[in-house]
Amino acid sequence: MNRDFLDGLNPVQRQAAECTEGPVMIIAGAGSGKTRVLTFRIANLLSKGVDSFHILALTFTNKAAREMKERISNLVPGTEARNLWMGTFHSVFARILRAEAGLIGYPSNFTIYDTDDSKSLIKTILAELQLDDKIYKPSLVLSRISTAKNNLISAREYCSNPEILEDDRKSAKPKLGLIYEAYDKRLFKASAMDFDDLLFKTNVLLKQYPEVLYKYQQKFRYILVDEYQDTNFSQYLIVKKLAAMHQNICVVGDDAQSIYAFRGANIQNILNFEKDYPELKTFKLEQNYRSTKTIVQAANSVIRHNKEQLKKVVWTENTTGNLITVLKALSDNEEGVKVANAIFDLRMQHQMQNKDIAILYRTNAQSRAMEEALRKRGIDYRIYGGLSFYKRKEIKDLIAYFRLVLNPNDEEALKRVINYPARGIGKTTLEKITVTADEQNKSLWEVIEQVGVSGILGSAAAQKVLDFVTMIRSFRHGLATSNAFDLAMHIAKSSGLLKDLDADKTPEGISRQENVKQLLSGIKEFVDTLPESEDEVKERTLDVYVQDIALLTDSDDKDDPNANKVTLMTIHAAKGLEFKAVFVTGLEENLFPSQLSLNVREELEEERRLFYVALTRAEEFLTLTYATSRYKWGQIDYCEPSRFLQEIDQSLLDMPTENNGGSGFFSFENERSSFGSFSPRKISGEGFNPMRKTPIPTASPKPQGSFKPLAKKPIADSAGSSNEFIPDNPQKLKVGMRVEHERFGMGKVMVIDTQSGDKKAIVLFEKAGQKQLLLKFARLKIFES
DNA sequence: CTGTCCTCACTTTTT
DNA sequence: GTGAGGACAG
Repeated sequence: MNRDFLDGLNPVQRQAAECTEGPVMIIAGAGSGKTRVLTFRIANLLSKGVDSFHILALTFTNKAAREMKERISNLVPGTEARNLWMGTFHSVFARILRAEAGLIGYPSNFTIYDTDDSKSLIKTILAELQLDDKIYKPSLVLSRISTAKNNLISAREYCSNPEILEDDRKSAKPKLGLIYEAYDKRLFKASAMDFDDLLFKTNVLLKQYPEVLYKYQQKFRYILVDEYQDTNFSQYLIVKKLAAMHQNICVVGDDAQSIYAFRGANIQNILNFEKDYPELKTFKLEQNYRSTKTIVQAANSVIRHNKEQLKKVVWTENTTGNLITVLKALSDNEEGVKVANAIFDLRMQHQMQNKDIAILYRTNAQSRAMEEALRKRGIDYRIYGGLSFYKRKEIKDLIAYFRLVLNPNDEEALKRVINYPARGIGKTTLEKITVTADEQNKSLWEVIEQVGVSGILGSAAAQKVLDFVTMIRSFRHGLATSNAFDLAMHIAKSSGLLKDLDADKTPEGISRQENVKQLLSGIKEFVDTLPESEDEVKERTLDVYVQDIALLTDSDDKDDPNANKVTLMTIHAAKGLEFKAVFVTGLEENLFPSQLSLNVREELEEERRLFYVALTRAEEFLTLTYATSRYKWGQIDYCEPSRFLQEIDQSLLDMPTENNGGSGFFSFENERSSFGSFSPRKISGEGFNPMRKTPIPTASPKPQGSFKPLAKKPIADSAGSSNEFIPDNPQKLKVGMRVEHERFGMGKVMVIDTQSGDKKAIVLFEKAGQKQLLLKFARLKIFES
């Protein structure tokens, strides 16, 4: 078959694409054509005659998988690229688990709980165990359980591990193990799995059933993993096991772009790869094809501040391009206005279109001010993330009906709809049902099915419950007789959900109706589309539609790719994407880097990698913005520019010239957090180190006690700021001196503290009162001794 | 049992 | 500023 398409690669890329046998690791710098190599590699396999059923490719999003499939079938027409096993870890292994579910005691139509379902279940359990949800915050409990699962620690192992128990006792949460156990039991009883279970149970399956492992080892003769730096231990082990037979394993990653450690991703997986496969061939893709020299250099100058990284030099032959613009605003709203204006200019002066432009931010909450400014300017935009479509209440309600119909044991779905729309089944009734279920070790559904004979409810309440049971059963009947759309529509109508929404004529109510209509027409579309691949020749029934809906995210919506709109998203969501012009907004201390990351070097380094990812999304124009004040929780919060701004090679920046009040850029003050903020993290966060349990040797660096001093570059005085404001050497500062601070004005040094590495002073200012300052940031000017 | 009003916690990032 | 959940009256 024709393999001329490989000519489109540079020599290293081509080697990486052609070296198809044996273990391969591709370290790919930002913009170095990583996806291209993966695509060509798979296309190459197909053109060599490898059957598409034998290839497994794990991507980070479903969207990435879809796009890659498309490109592959363009490169090698005629081959069944559609039959490739390609998707996220979660969706691929959900599929395998459904096929093998019986072996681990699950029905194949098990429900996948999303984060909301999991939290709600945890709340229920807390109430039953009479534990305080202020101490055992559901989100914290869930993340603890999630960490355990991602490190393959079962509830039983959790409860019998003395170190973990000791950690939990120390952090005054001794019941965590108990909650974990109850949670897992309830999931099982509901025939449900949470996100982490999809990986955990896959591991269980492959471990307990060697013949199943063998089957999939034989099937997947070629395995490829994208974004390998963001895999966790559980994922690592699945891949390792599956690849053990043929050893045709290719992982692609960039340690500099690892941004998911917070959910268990482990850079060690890259480093360990060499140990696992001594035969490994490594390819480094270092030439960047995406961005201008300026942008590449800026990104390099930032990432250099990280201690932990693989050696890699990203370079480019692209033009130098424009300087990176830095915009300062006085408020978050003004930041939005400035960005909107700049977008307007880009379109006017550089013939940019909306779709060439992205606005990136650290937290979803920041989108609000941006949206408002764009709307006022009449600039079309599309927001990704935030409140995902599938997370809206009305959507979840309808889907809960679907879920319950497919899997009546689904406890969260049942609780959600048993009294919505209101049908007189209230708290007390539900309480009785729950208690009975617990006593008899049954699911809620099993209890309500027998409510007529068990006599646990009064006759009026029992009748209402039985009516509900009858209704769900009749829906269930439709599963075999109707297609997905007809049944969905029938459910929406007969349940009374549509009527209930229809009664609400407020603008919000109307928008809810429209969302539900949109969901229904999505199902219609699903019914009308032909099956995409041979092993997908299943019926277009509702169960097929609903099964993996929890795994869908906003960016998986395949809506109007041609729409000419500015993209708004978090930096996390922007991973893997590129735009001609990028705005990175909210570059302020405590926001980016996040306040929560400041105390631990590893976490700060992750923030820095995130910044690196943000910068490298840009092809031609890059603009960095920050505001000096911002609304947080409805209150104004004053902010300092992010340290990341200082870390960029200053000669690459086009600094603000007006409105800048001298070099306010580098003044720094530690108003609210006082000295404590630079001390090492509290014990509670550090103790639980699940990696101890794992067979993988890890260097597991502890959070460091002393903080790495920030790079101190003299200011590139491009802003023409006042010459008088040269920082005095902090060493000269003594108690009693009169000093001037850029923002606080004149003051007197009261105390100097040299104890904790970072030299600090307490200064009593005439106007601003007493402040604690870190001298290396404060730039105090000495007036008289 | 239902609906409304009030309080409070909330912001990292996502499959 | 907002959304979820609790308290209370009908």
